[in-house]
Parts: sequence; structure tokens; C-alpha cells
Amino acid sequence: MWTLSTSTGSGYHHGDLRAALLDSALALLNTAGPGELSLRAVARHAGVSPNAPYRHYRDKEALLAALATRGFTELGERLAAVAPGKEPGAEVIAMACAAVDYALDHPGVYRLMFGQACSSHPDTIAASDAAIAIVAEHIAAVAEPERREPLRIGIWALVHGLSTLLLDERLGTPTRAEADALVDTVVRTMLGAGPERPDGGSAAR
Amino acid sequence: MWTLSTSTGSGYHHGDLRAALLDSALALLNTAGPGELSLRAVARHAGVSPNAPYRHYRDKEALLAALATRGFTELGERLAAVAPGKEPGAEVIAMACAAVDYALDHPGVYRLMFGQACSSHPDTIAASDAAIAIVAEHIAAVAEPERREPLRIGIWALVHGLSTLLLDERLGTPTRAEADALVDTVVRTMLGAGPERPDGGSAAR
DNA sequence: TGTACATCAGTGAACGCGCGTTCACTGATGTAC
DNA sequence: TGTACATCAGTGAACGCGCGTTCACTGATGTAC
Repeated sequence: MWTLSTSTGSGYHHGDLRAALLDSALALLNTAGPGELSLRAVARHAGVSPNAPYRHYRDKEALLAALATRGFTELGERLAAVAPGKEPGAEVIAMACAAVDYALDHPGVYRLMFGQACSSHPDTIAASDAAIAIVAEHIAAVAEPERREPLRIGIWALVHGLSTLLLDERLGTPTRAEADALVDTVVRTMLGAGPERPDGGSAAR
Repeated sequence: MWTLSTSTGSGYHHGDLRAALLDSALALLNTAGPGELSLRAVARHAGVSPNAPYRHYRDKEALLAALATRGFTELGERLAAVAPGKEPGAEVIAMACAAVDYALDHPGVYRLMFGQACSSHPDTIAASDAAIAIVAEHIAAVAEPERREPLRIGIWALVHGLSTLLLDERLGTPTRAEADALVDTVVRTMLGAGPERPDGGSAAR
């Protein structure tokens, strides 16, 4: 049985090239940025001839869009998985940290997701909107109505800014733990929460 | 008199190719992102043969580094030009807006400045540090010492995030005036200032 | 002032490269009888 | 159960392209005498 070939199964000639190509692209993207990524290199990495990808993706752009879509879906899952904190403000801070963590875990995909290239594909946009909605939902629970929209955008921008500055090594070259601590401190400070966190302690707003 | 050929003068064969190439690169960069920019295209735009640039820049990277350096210098000038507001917090907000404005005025160069490519060249780093120092200086006048560092990074990240989200049309496609208003509101909200600004009015912290 | 010469900014042709994509194909898999 | 056939995932060669960079050169400018 072979329905529409998602990442399950390992059947035919290669197995599941469609998924393998996505994995290869992800791996290569974490080495060089999108734009430097070539379809031929993806095929090479998957151990397949340069034109094999065309069996599964209409062109290079389609493969990148699929990868970006997967990225937004995974990011959304991480955001949704943030455990509800004791105080509502703590959740927002945890989500901010989770988002930066995602960027640090998948630098290449993150750059692709927020780059210029992939704003077009409808699937990607849908996945992106879903991730944003999760954040918006949590903010709605924390802030009075007229501050929600600017807060949502501001937090999104803060997180995105921290992610890209860290990825591009504009904030030095901290270890992962140092980066996490930095993000926590910066987000708490910006949101007006106490600068320290004696374990689950004093939260925002 | 021809000292070391900065952007002055219009003398020899072309005039001042060194500066003209920078201008061409800037113009092209605002159309396509860095990475898509080719040295040949820059030469073409400047009306010159493909190898003429090598007379003035060692290679493509050197030209991009020079452009990024110029970008950071101009950004620094804008930041330094922010008129002192009545209240100290207002200055920081004005600088944030000025920085986003710079990004919107020079999308291509901005992307180059903060992209992965140009973190290496010493001149670029120096110009970048100078711009950051200006912001740090103003923040020092506003916040108590232990909050300065996270505030500096947070504001930098917020501004950078807003800039890139706007440039990549992740916040819709606002007009310039709408974008300016959005930035003002978001920055004020994030910094805990009043959401409205009845002209030079209620400022931050 | 006039001429020979040095300088050096820009030219034109060429190199080798990797790219995205298309073409006709091959060969393994599954299916009908 | 065995055989002919359809399907379709992947191959190998080739296309035209623009790229960064190097080479030997040309021709305008400035300078020494």
C-alpha cells in the first residue's frame, strides 16, 4: 500500500525519497544558508541522481516550501507543548525561549522559514499562521485587549531578533546554556518581569 | 590630486569607479538579496567590464564588506542624529524608530549588514561596534546598571526583529507611515511606556 | 613648449565550475489473465 | 502458478546559463627632460 507517500514506509527503489530529500535538505541547510543550497547537492546527499528529485517535487522552490512548512509545523508543536506555568506571564516567557531554542536547533531551516524566498506557498503560510496563532492565544490570556496586538508583534519581533542575532553570531559565541540564560534574562527584562528567576518564581506583568 | 580615491572627485577614465561600484551594488541589493548579488551584475550596472572591479576590490567579498561598513557608518550617523528628547526614555524609542527606518530605506544593505556573510572583515566589525555603542550610551542614561546589558540586547533584538519582519513582509504590507506608527506603538508597548504619544508626550520608564 | 616615457584604469577573451532543468532511457515492482 | 504487460522511480547524458576570476592587452593620463 502506497497511498500518497508521506514520510512513512520504505518500499520501492530508494525507499522513501520524498522524505529523504527533505532530510538531506535540512542537513545541508544547517551547514550553508538557503540560497547557497542547490538541488543537486540535496540529491547528492541523498545518494541519488541530480534529477531524481523532480519525481517528487515540481522544482527546487517546491522542495524548499515543503521544508519550510515542516519547520513551521514543528515550531508550532514546540510552542503548543509549553507546559502551563504557575503564573500566566511565565508561559509567554517560556514560549519565547522555546522559539529561540527551535532556531538554535535548526539554524538553516529557521533562516529559510523567515527568509524572503518562501513567503509565497499557501501551505507554508498556513503553517506559519498556525504557529503565530498559538502565541497570540497565550498573550490574550495575559494582557488587556488594547495591548495584545503590539505585544504579540513585539514579542514575535524580539524572539526573531534574538534568534537571528544568535545564529549570525552577533551576540558573541555563547554556549547553548549561556544562550538560553541570555534569552531568558533579556525577555524577562523587556517584559518588565524581575531579572532573576529563583525557580518558577516572580513572573511578568 | 588623487590621494587614495574615496568617493570624491571625478578624474580618470571612469571618474570614481570605486564609489560607483558601491552605489551600483547598493542599488542592486535593494532589488535582490545578497547572495543573489553577482560581481558581474554590479560591473554591468556601473557600465564597466566584468573585471574592472578587481582594480578596486580584491574580490567580491571585499566589495560587500566595504558596502556593509558604509551601511553601519550611515546607521550610526542616523542614531547619533536623534535629537535629545524632553524625557530620556523618548530618545531610546526615537533611536529604535530611526534604526527601523534605516532598514526600510536600505533593505538590501541592511540584510547584508546583518547577514552571515560579512561578520569577518575588521572594518565592518568596527563600524558595527560603533553603532551599537551609540545605543548603549543612551540606554545607560535611562536604566539602572544591572538592567542595561539585557535592555541593550533586547532593544537591539526588538529593532532587528521588527526590521527583518517588515522587510520580509511578515507583518503584512503596510505603507511607510503605517510601518512607522506600528514600530512606535510596538516599541512603546514593549518598553512599558504609554501606548499613545500626544506629540512628544508621555515617555518611557 | 614638445616629445618620450611610465603609470595604471579599464577592456575583451577565455578558463573551469556548478547550477536548474529536460530528454530519452532502464529496470524493478506490481497486476491481469 | 506462470507469463506478458503497465507502471513509475530513478539513471545518465546533455542543454544553456551566469558566475568568479585570470590573462595579456590597450589607451588615456600625467611626468621628466
